[in-house]
Amino acid sequence: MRQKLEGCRASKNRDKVLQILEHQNCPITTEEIYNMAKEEIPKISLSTIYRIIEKLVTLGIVNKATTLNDNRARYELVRETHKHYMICTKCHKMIPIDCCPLEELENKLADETGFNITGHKFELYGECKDCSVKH
Amino acid sequence: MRQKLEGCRASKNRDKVLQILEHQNCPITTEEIYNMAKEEIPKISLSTIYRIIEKLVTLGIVNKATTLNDNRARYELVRETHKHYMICTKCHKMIPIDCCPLEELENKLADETGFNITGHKFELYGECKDCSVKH
DNA sequence: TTATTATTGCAAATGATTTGCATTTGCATT
DNA sequence: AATGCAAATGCAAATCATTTGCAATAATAA
Repeated sequence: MRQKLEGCRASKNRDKVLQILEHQNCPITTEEIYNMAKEEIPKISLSTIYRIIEKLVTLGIVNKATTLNDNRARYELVRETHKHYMICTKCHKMIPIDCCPLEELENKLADETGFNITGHKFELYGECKDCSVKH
Repeated sequence: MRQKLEGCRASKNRDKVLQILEHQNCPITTEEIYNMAKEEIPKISLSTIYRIIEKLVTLGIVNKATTLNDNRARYELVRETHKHYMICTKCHKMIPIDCCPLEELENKLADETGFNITGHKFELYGECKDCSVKH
């Protein structure tokens, strides 16, 4: 991650965003990042968050996870082992699951179609335990 | 599909939207639907498309596929056998693939986690043949 | 120290989607 | 066929996430 930042200047804001992302186990919105960052850097601006995130995505450090049906993007650090999630359609909670049955399939499909596969998305939707209980 | 529409009134606009969707093999945007519909119903309004789509999604007739990173939703008819797609990150072309390795996995995960799974998303990203050729 | 340019904050712009409201229209009941 | 009611519609305006212009600030190289 560090090495990818070469060419960039030091930035307290960017460090803070990275630190926040490191502590998440699920993707979060720019607004969530903004609110957390503001606690320590009160004058930080939302557009700065967007710009930092954009750069981190470009550098391959952060992953954009546009999936919930609430029209807002969510972001997470790219890690060695990527994760998939179960997403509650009621409360939008994202619950990491630790399997990815797709590696071998990717190769098979790439061979068959000539499509140069660089990534994939796999998500499950439904109701989490909490929301099922609540009726 | 028909049966799900009971309680709704007849609507030329809705019929047209359904007819358009029936002829697609990939999800399309509201704007695309709008442009196609306008050819035969010139005074139809974009917000009507949105409202029709919203209703069809609520009725379970249409599926919202928010996935491309271009910040616009895409819609497709819910069919007996759902599809998955390979999506070109360059030209945004969506190429249907005909396998879905997830059914058994869904059951396994549902058992293990108590999550009531109602759906899933599986998409592959990369470069399609055309875009690979173009350099 | 100075020049260069990335980074930032703020306000305004953008663009997809949603909503308010008055009008039209489908359909059930006279 | 006439009437009433609510769904469906068109249009314009509002909303909301995201992007952008611009001037000010700050990191780094010379």
